[in-house]
Formats: sequence, structure tokens, C-alpha cells
Amino acid sequence: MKNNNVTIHDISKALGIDSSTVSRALNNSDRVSKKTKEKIVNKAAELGYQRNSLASKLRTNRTNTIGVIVPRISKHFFSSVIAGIEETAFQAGFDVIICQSLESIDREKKLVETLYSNRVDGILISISMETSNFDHLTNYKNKGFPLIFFDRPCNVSENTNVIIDDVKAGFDATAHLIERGCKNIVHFSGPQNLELYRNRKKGYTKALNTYGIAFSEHLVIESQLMQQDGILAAKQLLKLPKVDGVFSANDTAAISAIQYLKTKGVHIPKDIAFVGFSNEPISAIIEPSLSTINQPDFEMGKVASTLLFEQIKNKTDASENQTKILMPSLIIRNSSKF
Amino acid sequence: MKNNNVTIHDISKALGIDSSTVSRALNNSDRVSKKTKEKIVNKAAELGYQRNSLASKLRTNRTNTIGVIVPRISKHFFSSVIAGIEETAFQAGFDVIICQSLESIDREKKLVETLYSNRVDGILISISMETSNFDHLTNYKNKGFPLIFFDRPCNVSENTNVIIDDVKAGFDATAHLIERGCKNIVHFSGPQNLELYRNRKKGYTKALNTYGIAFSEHLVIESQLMQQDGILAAKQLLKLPKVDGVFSANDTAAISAIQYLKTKGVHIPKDIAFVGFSNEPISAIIEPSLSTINQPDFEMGKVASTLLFEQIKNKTDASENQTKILMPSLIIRNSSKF
DNA sequence: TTCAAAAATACAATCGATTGTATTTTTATT
DNA sequence: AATAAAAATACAATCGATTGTATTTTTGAA
Repeated sequence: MKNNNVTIHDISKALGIDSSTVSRALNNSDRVSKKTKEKIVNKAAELGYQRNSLASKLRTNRTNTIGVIVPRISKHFFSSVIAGIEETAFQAGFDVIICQSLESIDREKKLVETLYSNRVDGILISISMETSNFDHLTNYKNKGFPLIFFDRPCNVSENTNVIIDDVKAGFDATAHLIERGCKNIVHFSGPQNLELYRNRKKGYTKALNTYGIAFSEHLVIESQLMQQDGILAAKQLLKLPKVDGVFSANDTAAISAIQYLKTKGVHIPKDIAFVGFSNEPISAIIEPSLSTINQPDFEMGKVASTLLFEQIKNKTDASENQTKILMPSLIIRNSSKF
Repeated sequence: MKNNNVTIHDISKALGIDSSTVSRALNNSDRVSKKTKEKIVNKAAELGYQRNSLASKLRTNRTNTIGVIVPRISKHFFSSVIAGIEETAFQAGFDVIICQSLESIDREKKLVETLYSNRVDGILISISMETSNFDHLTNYKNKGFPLIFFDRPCNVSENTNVIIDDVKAGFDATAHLIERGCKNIVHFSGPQNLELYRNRKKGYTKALNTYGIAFSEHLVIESQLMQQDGILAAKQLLKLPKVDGVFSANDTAAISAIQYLKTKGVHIPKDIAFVGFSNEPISAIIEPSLSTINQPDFEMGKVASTLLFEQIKNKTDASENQTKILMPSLIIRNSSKF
């Protein structure tokens, strides 16, 4: 494509009107008369003019764009959060650039750099599973760059985090299994550098304590909670004595474990009851349907982006960091019914 | 955030070296001596310099960025295509901006404009279900802007399309049902402005013809193929006499229809056999597992982006339009077994 | 040591839009 | 008709990086 892009200077020349006036006209400034505006707008349409945002952004030092980094867009939870973000952004007149780290710290670093060098006005991020050092993020944050963590918080320094109450969720899930009669409850846990998984585990142990059940580290199976991990966990679980309940820190692992156990003749929930985490759409459909924790995903997107836009506006103020905690809810389905 | 961004001019001043040399040094040009390069690179690191891509892109008129517009990132098919695109793009040194139209033509138009005004080097798009007029796309295409359609092609003018052989897929799916013994096969079809759905339907009718079964328009139920539509279609289907097979143009509608029918005591596949389309991950897990058409999604992303990069490179040549057709494959699962 | 060639660096224009200031034109008041 | 105020428009600098050309410095061969 030859560079036949039309600029305001082309319009300027075509009409014999200064480019500054053209610019003002196209931005509907009231410093330009109605008549001239009309002429300019018409000529712009005629020539097929399209603003060069790069130039505009460079000059104004404002991009009206935010970046969002999630581990994986195909995860229902994240795409719902993104939906919430996009809705808020649309109302605020902001564009959104969606990126996925694929759980890789290297990709994450590169994405942050790219977004920053494109001068997005702020970033919303849910860190990768590999991220345990936060320098590539706090460096920007400390410069005063608007940066907000959601779902997977960062507490190594002062930050704004939007999370759900994972301890409560873990407690509720486990308590439900106990009240249902489970005595030997296994916990599928995730990478411990993520506070979120630490908290779900905390909730699990807290519930055991509350109900006077001894906690045993043997009953905690840690993995990345991918599909394959669920199968491995199920195999491991079968070697443990009289397990009758599982609280999995995500649905994916729970589902693959259930599938595997079914092939081994284990009856869910009679032999082993299951509670997952995330309320993936599939969880309502499989058999047995999976009890799980519902997270206010869409709301999380709205809350996080609203906070971000506040930070972007209050450029001058040292924005106060705050942690917003949203409430999860337990959905009881067949995988844990009597 | 005050604008304390470090520029090459800051480095220039700090070292008493002209900014052009600084720029060249940071781009590792061999017009700068090794010694000076080192000084500059060190100072850049010290000051926390980060290139302003906006300025760079404006000057060079090259963004090394492509845009991708899909209807919905949460759809497994699209996120897999995106994965393929990102892999190719990464190798080519390009950034990818992911956008979702949410099946809305208005959003789609706005996204194309935004991407263009940000001067992406090209766009890959799978159009929305609402899109039946293509002016907002062909306008750019005709200017010589690299634009490629995937999965949902555009044949109103000369374009590059990357698609799968939907006719064959529809044929295979239907033929399989017939060979299995089905005589009254319903087809869940999608919006007819999308060629893809027209083609799947074509394949369906072609198979009926081939096997000497009369085609009846009554047996085609058209909708947006969303979850809710599947239930409505199932209800409608129950009113038809002796339906014994369904070929659904996507998995989503098939799955919700199956769920509904099961509650009505219909046995799948004994009473009604099902074949879906897309091979969503859920399809392997539900009960009965859903026979479906597997699309080479990741490959489609690679092929489409490879073609796009070729077009971007051959700026001058009038790039030849071409249609690439990828081959789908039928996966037979329990929903259509004997 | 001298000087041409090569290497390194500096100068200055440029990408396209925006914006503060200056100038011209119009309007309205006397 | 004169003139001050207001409205409309023009001028010119700027955002930050890049790049063709010019200038200075270094190198090495005679």
C-alpha cells in the first residue's frame, strides 16, 4: 500500500484554510464558524480522511486507551471480566487493548513494555502463574503509572487490588462438604506464589479447624490445575485412604478428575463429593453437574476499570491504593448433593 | 502521573551527544561507535528510558502491529485461531491487537476505524453475524490496505479469504447420520447472511440428495445458534413428526438442545442422534459426548496471518487475492453412535 | 608527516495533529 | 461612520523519534 493517507494538510490545501482551523473544525471546536466547519467536514469525507491517532496521541500525550493483560482469554472467567472492563471503558470513551500472557512471565514482561511504550493511560492486569517477582510492574506503579491488579493481587508493595474473598470461598466450599458428611477432604491447590491459591487453601484449613477436623498436608495436592493435572491428582487421590470429598481450587481440574474417577467406577457424589471453583459454563452441563464457587466476574471488570479511570483522571493526586474485595457465592449442584 | 517520561533528548543532553546519534545507538545502527553505544545504552538504562512507540510509528509510518477482530474471544474456536495468529506474529516481530465485535456491526465498524486510525499494518477479521454490507471493510481493502477474512468470508468482491470447506463438513456430518440410519434429519442453521452457514446447509442438502432423501425446508430451523436458541429449536423439533437426527451448525445449540431433550425423556442417540459443529472442548465431556466437526483452528490462524504478512511486505505489488480452504474432519462420539 | 578515505557524529527536516498566541474579520454599539 | 469587543482564522512551535545530508574526527597508506 502506497502511503496515500489523507492528512489535515491535504484538506487545508484543498480549501485554502489553515491546518489548525481544519484540526479545530474536525474536533468540533467553537473557535471555528459553522460555515467553515461544514466545508471542512464535507471535504474530509470527500477525501476519505481518517485521523492519524498516532500523531494525535503523541501531541496530546493522552491515548484514551487502557491495556488489559490476562493469563488466557479463552478462560470464561477472564473473558467475562474483560466484558465488564469493555463496558465501562466504552462509557468512558476509552479503547481497550486485550493481551494474554499465556501464564508466561516473559510474555507478561514484554506485554507490559509494549503497552507502556504505546503509552496506554493505564493497565489492568491479572498476573501469570509464573510471576513471583513484581519488579516489571511495580517499577511503573512507583513512577505513578496507573496500574491495577485484579483477581491475582500483588501485595509486595502498596497497590490497588480487586479480588474476591478467596478465604471465605474456600471456607464455604469446605464447610459445605463437611456438613454434607465428608470427613477426609482432599484439596486440589494451585501454585503457591499466587496469593489467591494460598487464600483458598487458607479457607480450606480454616473450615477444617472450625469443624474440629485435623489438617493433613498429605491431603493437599498441588499443581497448575490444568486438565492433565486433574487426572494426575485423581490418580494420586485414589492411593489415599478413604477420601470422600474434594475441594478443587478450579473447575478444570475438578472436571477432569471427575471424568477420570468415573472411568474407575467411582461414584460422584456418593463415594466422593466434589466442589470446584470458578463456575465455568461447562460445570452446569457435565454429569454430575459440578458444585462450584461463583465469582462476580463481570462486576470485577467494572470495579477494576472504574478504579483505573479514577486513577487516570486524578493524575496529580497521589492516588490512594486500596483493595476491593468482592463476594463469591457457593453454588450447590449434584456433585456434592446427598 | 506527571509527564516524566524520559526521551532520547534527555539522554542526548545528559551525555552531550546529539539525539540522532542516540536514536541510532538505541537501534544498534553501525553508524555509531561501540564505545558511544555503550555509554548511551547505559545512560538509557540509568534514566529508565522507554521508547515512545507513538513517535516512532508516526515517523516511520510502520507500526509492526496487526489487528484481529473476532466476534467473541470466549469462543474456543476463535481463541484458538488467535493463538495461531499470535504465534506467527511473534515470529515475524509483530504485535497483535485483539478485538471482539460481540456480533455487532456497529462495534465492528468502530473497531475497524480505530485500528485503522492507529495505523495497524493490516487486519484479520471474522465478521459479525449482523454484517451483510461490507462497505466498511472493502473501502479499506480497495485502498490497498491489507485485510484478510477468515472463517466467515466476504465474497461480494475480490478478497483474500481463509475458510474451511463447510460444504464438505456439512455433507460429511449429514452423510454420517444417514449411514447411521437416520431418515428425518433436522438442520439447525445460522444467519443466512453468513456464507459459512449457507455452505453448511448446502452440504446438508447435498448429502440428502446423494442418498436420495427428499429435502424439506420445514426441517431447517434457523436461529443465531446461541444457547437459548438451541432450547427453542429443541422445542420446535419435538413438534415435528419422527425426527431421528440433528445436524447442528454449531455445538452450542446442539448441546443446549440435547440438555433440554434429555429432560423431556428423549434418549440421545437412540431416539435422536446429534452431530454438532466446532468441536468445543465441552463437547467431549458432556453426556453423551457430542459428535462434531473439528476445524483446524490453530492452523487457520497461522495461514491467515502468514498471508497477511505477505501482503504487508509486498506493499507495492497488487497482491493477488486468493481463497484458502482448509479441511475439516468429522469426530464421531456417542451422540451419534449406534 | 600528510592527506584522502572511512568512520563517527552533528545538523536539520520530517511524520500529522494540536494548541497558545497573533492577526484579521465580523459584529454591534454609539 | 467609527471603533471597541468579539469572533474567526492564521502563524508557528511542539510532541519524540527517525533519517538524509553535512561536518568533524579518526585511520592508515604513502
